[in-house]
Amino acid sequence: MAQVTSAAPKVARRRPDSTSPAAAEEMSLSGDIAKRLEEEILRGRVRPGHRLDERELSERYGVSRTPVREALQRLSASGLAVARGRQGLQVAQLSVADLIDALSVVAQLEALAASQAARRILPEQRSLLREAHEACELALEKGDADAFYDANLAFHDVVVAASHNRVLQDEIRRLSLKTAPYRRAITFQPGRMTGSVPEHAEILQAILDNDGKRASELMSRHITLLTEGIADFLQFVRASGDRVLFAETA
Amino acid sequence: MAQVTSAAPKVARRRPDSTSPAAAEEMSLSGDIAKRLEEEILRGRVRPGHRLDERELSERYGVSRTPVREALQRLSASGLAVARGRQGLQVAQLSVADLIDALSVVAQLEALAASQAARRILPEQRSLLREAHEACELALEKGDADAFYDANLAFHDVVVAASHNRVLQDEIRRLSLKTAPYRRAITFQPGRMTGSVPEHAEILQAILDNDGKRASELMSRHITLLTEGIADFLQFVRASGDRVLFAETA
DNA sequence: CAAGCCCGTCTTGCATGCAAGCTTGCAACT
DNA sequence: AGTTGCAAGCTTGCATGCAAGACGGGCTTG
Repeated sequence: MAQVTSAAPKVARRRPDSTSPAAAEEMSLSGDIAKRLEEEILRGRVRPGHRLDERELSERYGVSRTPVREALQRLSASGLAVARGRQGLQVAQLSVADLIDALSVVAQLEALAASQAARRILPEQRSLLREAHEACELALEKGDADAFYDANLAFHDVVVAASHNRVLQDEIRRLSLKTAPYRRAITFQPGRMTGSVPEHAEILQAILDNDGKRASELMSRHITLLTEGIADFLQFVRASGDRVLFAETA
Repeated sequence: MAQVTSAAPKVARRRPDSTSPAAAEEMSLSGDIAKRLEEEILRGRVRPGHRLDERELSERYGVSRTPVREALQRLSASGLAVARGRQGLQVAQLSVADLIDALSVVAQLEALAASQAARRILPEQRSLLREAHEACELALEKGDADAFYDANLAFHDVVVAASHNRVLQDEIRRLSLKTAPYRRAITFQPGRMTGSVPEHAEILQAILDNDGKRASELMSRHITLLTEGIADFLQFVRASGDRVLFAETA
């Protein structure tokens, strides 16, 4: 009889905890949570195969299960999480074949981005691109793999932004999230950082020269080399599990 | 006071209506509804700008608002629908610039699909591809634009399927849904059907010959021509609204 | 007569309750 | 001892209730 008369909906509206830095710009809890989950995946805090528990997340973020469920639906629609029958969702786990396929798609899309960026880049973005490249160089000199990972992301982000193609931007973002955990592992491979910087330099030059065709080819090759790096990377993980990478739960 | 004692959850679980042909394979209502909505968008039954009302949909499908909401979240995550502040969602409306951008992405992705299909196609898919092409020819002869639209979709679907690249398949599906309403309009333009068939024939041949590079170039050009068709199409809609196509609600 | 304000209504967003299904651990049986 | 049945719990999936914005209409006022 309780909820009919009073229903006592807890309290006005308790913000999750407001101590977190990323808050204060979202208006819907579900969107907020979706963003946070994406961020955690991108940053490698949750790994592929990780089980996403509704109640745990709702408690962690201090909201009810409904917005959490809606956020999970969004991740699922983006392909970032996969439903496992009636038994909840888990962060998408790519097989080796899927990963290679995904990277071929990323290569193709980033090639288009580079091509369009070469034609559409704005003056201020030229500066940003140079700066991002220099940050990569700096991280390489220092041998700081974490910094390089971030600087590398920034470089690619600027290229994509300079394409001024929102649709392309969305697609690349989605795929980048899916492949981020694996790309991260590859970035940390010995030779990759050293190899990337001169490739970036060429791409940078081609874009600054407004040479779309060349930028496209270089970028495609750049990502393809990344793919080849996987072959090397696989030598490491071959021991553990054959079909699936990062099988932490299984 | 009623729901405390009985709570009367309607009935056991009433399937939406079970008369529909596509039912009987989904296990979650939200996923089911998401598929139906996608289908309606693809088929052109709901047009860009259409307001998606939770209650209306829940009544139409005979379920509560929760699964409907979850389905809408998925569409929103896919970019098929956009949230309009606190005022619900509407089917994504592409500006002219966005549409052109989206088609350039589709072109790039379908080119990759054609390339990989040329290398990976299976024997039975060769037959399917031929059949799909013949269906296009038949529809052209009959001058049946609706049939051609479907046959054309089928042809491209087979190419994508033959790429055996699930990631690519997902991405193309998503983008195809977004651009479907506009592609549909273009397909119905006078010359497009006639022009498409010989292009398909060349693509078909290149794939059957396992010539990935040529298939890729042909497919890219094929879609690009579609894009150019937009310029013509725009002559028609220029009168109504400038930035947005199909602005039915505004 | 026009413009602005206020209030009613409608719709979304979130919380919570309830039912069904998967999982798991125990126990009984072969 | 191994296997199979079963039951309890835990988790998801859906329904519903309630509160907070957003829109619209009508009224008032300059």
